[in-house]
Amino acid sequence: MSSDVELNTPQAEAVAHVNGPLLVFAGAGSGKTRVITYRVANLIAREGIAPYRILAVTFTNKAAGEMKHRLEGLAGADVVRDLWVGTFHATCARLLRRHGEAIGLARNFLIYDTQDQKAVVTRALRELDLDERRYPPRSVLYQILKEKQEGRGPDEMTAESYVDDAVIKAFRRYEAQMREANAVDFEDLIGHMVRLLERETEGDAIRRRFTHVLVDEFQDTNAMQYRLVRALVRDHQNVCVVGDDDQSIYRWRGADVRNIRYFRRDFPGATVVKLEQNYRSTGHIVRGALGVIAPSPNREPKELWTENEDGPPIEVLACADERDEAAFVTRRILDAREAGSNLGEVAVFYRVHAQSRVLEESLRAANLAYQIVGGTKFYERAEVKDALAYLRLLMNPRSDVDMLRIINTPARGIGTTTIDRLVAFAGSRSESLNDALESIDEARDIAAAAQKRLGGLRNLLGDLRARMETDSPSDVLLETLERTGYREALRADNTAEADARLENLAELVGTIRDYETEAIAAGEKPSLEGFLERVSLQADVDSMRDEPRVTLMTVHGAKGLEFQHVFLTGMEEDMFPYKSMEDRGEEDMEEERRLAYVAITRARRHLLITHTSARQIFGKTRWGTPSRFIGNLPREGVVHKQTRGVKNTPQRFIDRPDRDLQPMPWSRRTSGLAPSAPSMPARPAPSAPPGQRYVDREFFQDDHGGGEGASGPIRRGSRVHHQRFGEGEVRSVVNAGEPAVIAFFPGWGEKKVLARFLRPA
DNA sequence: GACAGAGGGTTTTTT
DNA sequence: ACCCTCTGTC
Repeated sequence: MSSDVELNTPQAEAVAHVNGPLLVFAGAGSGKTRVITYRVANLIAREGIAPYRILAVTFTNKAAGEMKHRLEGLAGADVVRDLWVGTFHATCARLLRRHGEAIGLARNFLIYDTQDQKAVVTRALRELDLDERRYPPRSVLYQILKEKQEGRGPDEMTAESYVDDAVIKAFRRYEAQMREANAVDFEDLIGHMVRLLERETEGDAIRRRFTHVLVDEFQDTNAMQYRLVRALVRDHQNVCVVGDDDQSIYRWRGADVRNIRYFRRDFPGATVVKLEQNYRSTGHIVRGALGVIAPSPNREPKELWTENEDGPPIEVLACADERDEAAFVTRRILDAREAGSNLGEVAVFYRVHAQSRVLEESLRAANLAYQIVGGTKFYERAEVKDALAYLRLLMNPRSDVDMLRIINTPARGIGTTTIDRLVAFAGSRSESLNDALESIDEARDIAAAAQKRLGGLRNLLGDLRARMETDSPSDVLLETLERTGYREALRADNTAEADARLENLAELVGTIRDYETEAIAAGEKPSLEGFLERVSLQADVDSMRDEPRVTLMTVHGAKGLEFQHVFLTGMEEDMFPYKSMEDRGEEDMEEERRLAYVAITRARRHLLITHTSARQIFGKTRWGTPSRFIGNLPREGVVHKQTRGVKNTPQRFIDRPDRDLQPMPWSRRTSGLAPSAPSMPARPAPSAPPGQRYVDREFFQDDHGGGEGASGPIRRGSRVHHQRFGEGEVRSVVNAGEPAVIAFFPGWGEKKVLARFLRPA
């Protein structure tokens, strides 16, 4: 990064821009955060814009926190306090608490997380008597959320949406139950906000409040978020969006990269700035990344460059299997530590979590401190959810999901029969479970003993609710844990797991205390509402690390981070790009490519990419060939090697290793100018037709496995044999620049394959 | 109501 | 291979 006061020309242009739409393409490592913070500081200091009139929106709390932190250094803490910096969801929640009543949203609404949402769907499906096997709650919820992300309700389905009436019914019930519970999901936060903005009075009030709006990671916005931004800046168009279409990796959760690509169309006259100078990585890494992203179609034209030195070459390492891979990654980390590297500067990436275990075992065996990013989040743990369910129920008695969660937790003799009857009783009176509890003596279907136990719960909740008026939030939680017997039940359990749960609860109490301290410092009265809001919109608590550790994470988790040493593992076809059960389209493939680009651009200086010949995953062996993305790396600045464990290279090529590593035969003689593996096709020209890439892929896989040219005539109906797919039948003969066929292979389906990789069966 | 065993499903993650 | 969920038994 250049020194702290200097900005390069495009950076300076983005910073100095004040009014009208501004689109900033921020390449990886191009000093984006710096530009954003300088720009906000400039608006305040030079242009005299009041901080409370500036809204900066991010996607994660972490990004919002970082932005605030950086701004504090630039503009001072009192300025930052007045700025609106937050995630889409947090910002909407904040505004909806103030103005939501206009659209029928009570002030104390709860935000249901994915688990809660699933519980609502499950209940809806049961009430509709729908088979959970045919309609898995998970999948129904997914379909519902997809619709909501596009801004559609159950009565606004499009023709292309599902034909399934049952899902629509479930959707309708889901929405009704959310409304009855005074709860919203994450999509509602955005959707309600858009609806509010569409109302004259309230909408104008909010619009007038913010004169300058900034959106970070704009390529991650979904349809509704984009609509929200447009509605918000409708009158003044003072909107600055920052992002990188090459780093769009969240299509599968609704993000639409076209939002950034078409911004210019929707905001005519927008100023466009491209930040292309990379300050993070070595020349070899920047050019390696460029090689991988270049074949991506429809990119906004731009080219990352750097003045940094070339640095060491990128290494591509062929390994025998995942254990071999883990062993070499571990060895290299030990070497790096030996050479003085800080373990906090080392990261190991993989495509899917399932790859982490072997790496973890290897690191543990070598006594290397590591941390795994991902996995079960603090706020998703059962005991934390239970405790929070009590608190949420105290605050919003109508929240049935929370009532059902704690009604018999800890066990208090309220079994499924009683619960079913209570639910039916509440349903017959069209009221919430809590209301039903209030008049439980009138429930004729419920046995006297059960009524008594339910009455006990009602009284308990009443007592705790009264506490809420007088006690601090943390005291309410402690009181709840004691009075409900939750803590006692765990103490009695006396297992290591119960101990861990108790610790988590203690941690939760600590989190509330932190919140209380912060609230008081900010001049606010700590409240249960305030705390619960924070929790709902935060996925995890930041864990402070005392000791530097190696970081293990998925490539998705790595976005936005950078490391001196990056190990990118599992770069095989079907692992990365990942091959899922369902067939994936060209767009999914392009997202995989962008994901690979993201991975590479995380590295500052050292990048080691590994692939294996065989890998155990999900209980099966996958035979791997190097990822097509490896084939897209430039020849220069990349060296290919293999471990001694790799068997498929003839022995004569294996030279004396410097210890464990072999240079690949084709890169032995030369260093920098070594051609990449002969199995790797030259990078396809960006203009290559889509079909060409597909053929490349086949070429790639087969040649590596030592495929043979075909002999004899191949025509429709011919039986052919393919190295990878086995025996199949030719369905049609096509031209892909050279003879190719579409053939059906049992277990693989129809594949397009070059004829020279087939032999007659 | 606790627990064992079967069964199903497995990319990626935030809010 | 592994993990979560559901179901049936005691």
